[in-house]
Amino acid sequence: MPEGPSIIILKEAVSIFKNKKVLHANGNAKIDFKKINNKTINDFKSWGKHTLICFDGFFIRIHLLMFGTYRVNEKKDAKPKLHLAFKKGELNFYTCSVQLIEKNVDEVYDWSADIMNDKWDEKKAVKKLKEIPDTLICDALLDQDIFSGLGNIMKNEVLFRTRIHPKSEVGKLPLKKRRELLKEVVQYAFDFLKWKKAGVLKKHWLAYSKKICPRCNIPLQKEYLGKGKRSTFFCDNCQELYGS
DNA sequence: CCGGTTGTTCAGCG
DNA sequence: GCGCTGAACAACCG
Repeated sequence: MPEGPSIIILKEAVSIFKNKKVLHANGNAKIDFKKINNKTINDFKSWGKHTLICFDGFFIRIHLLMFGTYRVNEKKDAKPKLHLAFKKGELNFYTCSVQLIEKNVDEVYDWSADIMNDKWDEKKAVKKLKEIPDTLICDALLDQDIFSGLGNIMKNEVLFRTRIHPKSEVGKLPLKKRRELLKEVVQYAFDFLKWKKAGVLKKHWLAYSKKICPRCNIPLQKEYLGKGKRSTFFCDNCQELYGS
């Protein structure tokens, strides 16, 4: 379900409840639901993979993690983590992390780190990358403080498209290549969004979950790389290794 | 039916 | 107290 683009789709789907009052809130989440009852939703925002339901003086943070789902004006069989009832309609979130944070979102989030936000700042990302020259690029891309919203699918696709080997070291990328990668991160995020909306995301995958390199027709490698040992698909022939 | 996973947090250890 | 590692959690797909 959830890389940044999927959360943009979520945000758009739930926006029908913007400026609507929550008549009743409940669920399995360990939060004080009374704080939400009879409060009006000012806005829905997102920061990377975080969905933010904004009220006066506080907000709800929802993270779908790996298996989270949601329903608008529908229920699933399972009891929701968070259920919001409105005068007309309802919103349900399942198998997700739910937190109530008594701050304004602007106090908490650096919007310039979100690859899909209007405030995304490539220069700040470059600065952060310069601080971690020894990190593998496959790990750096998944760092949510640098590339908020970027997930494992996007990691694989962006590296394949820019022909950068996942085991390359951040500090060894030539400037031109680093710039190309940063552009592709944003480009691919919006391609992902467009394709996901059209229901054609998977057929655009070039490397992720693939067995054969679409460029050279030789078998792709699959290894569990990086700190999180995340599945990584790459072509030893056409993705260049920078560094050792 | 089993294996795999679009993610994160936290306990435990050195 | 730090950083690192692996476990734990979860539901659905093929």
